[in-house]
Amino acid sequence: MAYEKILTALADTTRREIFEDLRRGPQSVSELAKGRAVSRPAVSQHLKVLDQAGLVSAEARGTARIYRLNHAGLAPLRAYVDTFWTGVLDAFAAEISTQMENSDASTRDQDD
Amino acid sequence: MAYEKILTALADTTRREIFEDLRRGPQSVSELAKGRAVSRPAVSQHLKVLDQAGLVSAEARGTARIYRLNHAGLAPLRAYVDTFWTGVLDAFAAEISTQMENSDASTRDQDD
DNA sequence: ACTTACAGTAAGTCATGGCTTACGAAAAAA
DNA sequence: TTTTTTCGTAAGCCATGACTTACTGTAAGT
Repeated sequence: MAYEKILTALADTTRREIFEDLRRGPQSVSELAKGRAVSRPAVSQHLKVLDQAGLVSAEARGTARIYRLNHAGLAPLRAYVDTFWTGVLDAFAAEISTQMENSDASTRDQDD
Repeated sequence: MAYEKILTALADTTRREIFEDLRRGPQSVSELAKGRAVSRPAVSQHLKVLDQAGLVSAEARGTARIYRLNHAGLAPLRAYVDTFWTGVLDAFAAEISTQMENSDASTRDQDD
């Protein structure tokens, strides 16, 4: 399952911050490591995980590697969440049905 | 941020399996630990994490505790993913614009 | 050719967290 | 009241993984 790698990739705070930093546009590894508390190799390792999860992609420019966000990489996670999300609608519909039944049999008190 | 706890909660495989098992309806801790490879206390600890992330809720019935899925607990994660997801639409719109400009200046060949 | 800049990998350290067994609490059953 | 069932928590163990400091490679500048 692809969403598994995405979840573990985004679970780490540092890695998620790097991922979010890429929203400001494509950046090199050094640029991403600039203001951060961790070292540049650590950023490289995080980018590797993000890449293998399909969340970012890299492009070589000279000796530098420009990383960019891959928005579509979130699709599996979104799909996974949605499989549960439909449950919200089902539960809501069931709740409505229950309330309608209760109001229908309005002679009895609720025994909740 | 609420989505952070949700991500770490769902990142673990065992915990995610328990979460998914609850789709079949509310179950007690013992029932959830039944066919699983880990011990019952381990399941309890996982349920605690899921509860603090807002993904499940518990209800006492006798000495047993019945856990149920809280679908709405996924809302923060869904919202978080959507903040990136709009980027997909933006990128798609930008791509369309680029293609329209290219077809507008149809005298030139594409240099991609 | 030599140096500089940039990045990935290797090796090792250390904290986090998932697991176990043991124990304590609370409600139902006897 | 004593026993049984069910569960949460404490304490400790151990694997995973996040981080560091090397180092290796590669492309560009001089």
